[in-house]
Amino acid sequence: MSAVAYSLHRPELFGSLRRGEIALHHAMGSTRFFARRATILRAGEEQDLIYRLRSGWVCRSRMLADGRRQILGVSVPGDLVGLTTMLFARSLDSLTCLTRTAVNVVDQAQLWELAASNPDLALFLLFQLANARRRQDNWLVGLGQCTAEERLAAMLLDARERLRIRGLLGKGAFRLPLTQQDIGDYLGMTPVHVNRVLARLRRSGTIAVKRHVVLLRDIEALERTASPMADLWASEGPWPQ
Amino acid sequence: MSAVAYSLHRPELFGSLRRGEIALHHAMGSTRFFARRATILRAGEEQDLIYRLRSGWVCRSRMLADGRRQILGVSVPGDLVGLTTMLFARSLDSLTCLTRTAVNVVDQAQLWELAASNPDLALFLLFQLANARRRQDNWLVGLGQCTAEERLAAMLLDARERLRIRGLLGKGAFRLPLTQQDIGDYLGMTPVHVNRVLARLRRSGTIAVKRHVVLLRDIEALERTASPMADLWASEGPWPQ
DNA sequence: CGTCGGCTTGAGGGAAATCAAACGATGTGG
DNA sequence: CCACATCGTTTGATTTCCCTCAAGCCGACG
Repeated sequence: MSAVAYSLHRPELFGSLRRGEIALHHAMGSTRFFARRATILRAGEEQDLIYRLRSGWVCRSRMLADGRRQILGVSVPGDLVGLTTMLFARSLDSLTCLTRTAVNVVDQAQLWELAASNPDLALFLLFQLANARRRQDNWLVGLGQCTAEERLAAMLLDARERLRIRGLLGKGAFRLPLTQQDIGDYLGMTPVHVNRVLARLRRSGTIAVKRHVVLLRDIEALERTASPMADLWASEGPWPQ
Repeated sequence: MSAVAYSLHRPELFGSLRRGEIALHHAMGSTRFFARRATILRAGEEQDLIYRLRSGWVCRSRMLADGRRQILGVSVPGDLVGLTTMLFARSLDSLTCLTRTAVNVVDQAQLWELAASNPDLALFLLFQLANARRRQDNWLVGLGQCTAEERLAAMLLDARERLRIRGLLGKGAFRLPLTQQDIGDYLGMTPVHVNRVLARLRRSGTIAVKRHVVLLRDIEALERTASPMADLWASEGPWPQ
């Protein structure tokens, strides 16, 4: 798995990417805190800030006039959030905190300036966007072609893998701070149906869930179920771990 | 509508973007031709080329092991294709021609070189990626939350708008070179159901379709139907027209 | 102790899938 | 020029996955 993901990338860019990541790390400014369910950025609002998630989970979502909501992405600590505000002054999406959250902030104008003089940083930003796009492709496949069960299995494996990459995966269970409503809005199904699929997985002994803490008991079975979306949870970093 | 899309962007970048686009235009090299249904790039293959579509339509798709296929995007003349091969040596998607096609080619290494010394070009590439991402967000909303009818209406309006921006929209009808199978793979439904929804729209006098030529008779009605995905077909260019 | 947010479970309905067959164009070769 | 195969569309009958509506439950918290 890791080997496949590895060979996806252009090894000649590794060094540059790593330097770019470090440069960004140094550019990050003051820290801000948000409560659970707080909105970092409302859809349609102007915004000049780019965030880096230090702790907590955030989701990017879009609300329809009739109340339907689609969660477009979920971010875990270490992720860059709101990068597109460098190019679009207004966002069409909202950023909402799924948990209490701490973020580092940097102004987009300042980031432009840095990136202009630091090709490594520019490359890193480009890479972030390309990576986000690849992730979205995978979700498009899921939403367009996969059953509720396949999507749910894929989401669980994806969450696990992303936490693992960030070194946030304890041994065994991990915390997944999404309500079943959130999961539904993420995977394009009703919360009721999320519950039923979860119940099925629980009864079959594949997973155990309790108070937002998830234990994947039978990862093989999950991978078999989610196999149509296998690209999703393949390692996403440019470098092997 | 145009006003909304306009205010989305950062006006201070317009000049730079336009210069970047021109630079890219000049960088494009030789022309290649492909037949209908030809594969420009197979999933998993290594690739060092970036394409600019001169004429014809191309789609980017992903095939699942069991035969299901999701079309991730459709490109019309003028669009840049395969940009992510700059960052990922291998593509997970295939590029297939929906019609006879002519493309301009440029090597990714060469493009890197140019972009390194030309910030306008680099910005333009970044912008392309960000824009693609925004488009995908819209489709995610569609696939996750919208009914077959809403998605189909949105697709028709989107196709029209994109052709219009490129100056390829005659008055009245336009050619949409997707089979109902393709449309189904794009919108996440079966070709049979595509046919039924099309038939419904035809009977209600909203559209007329014949041999891949589409006439939108009642655009207002379509816009009402597709309103949950309204952001999609809003003008996507960085500059007003 | 009551209330509130989130989870669970049941009954019934509806949108879209599946299966199946016929039809219409287009092209091809005898 | 007609048989014939191919590709795409159209339509019908049936099934299934998921949604809707509704009610009860559980734990947290003031």
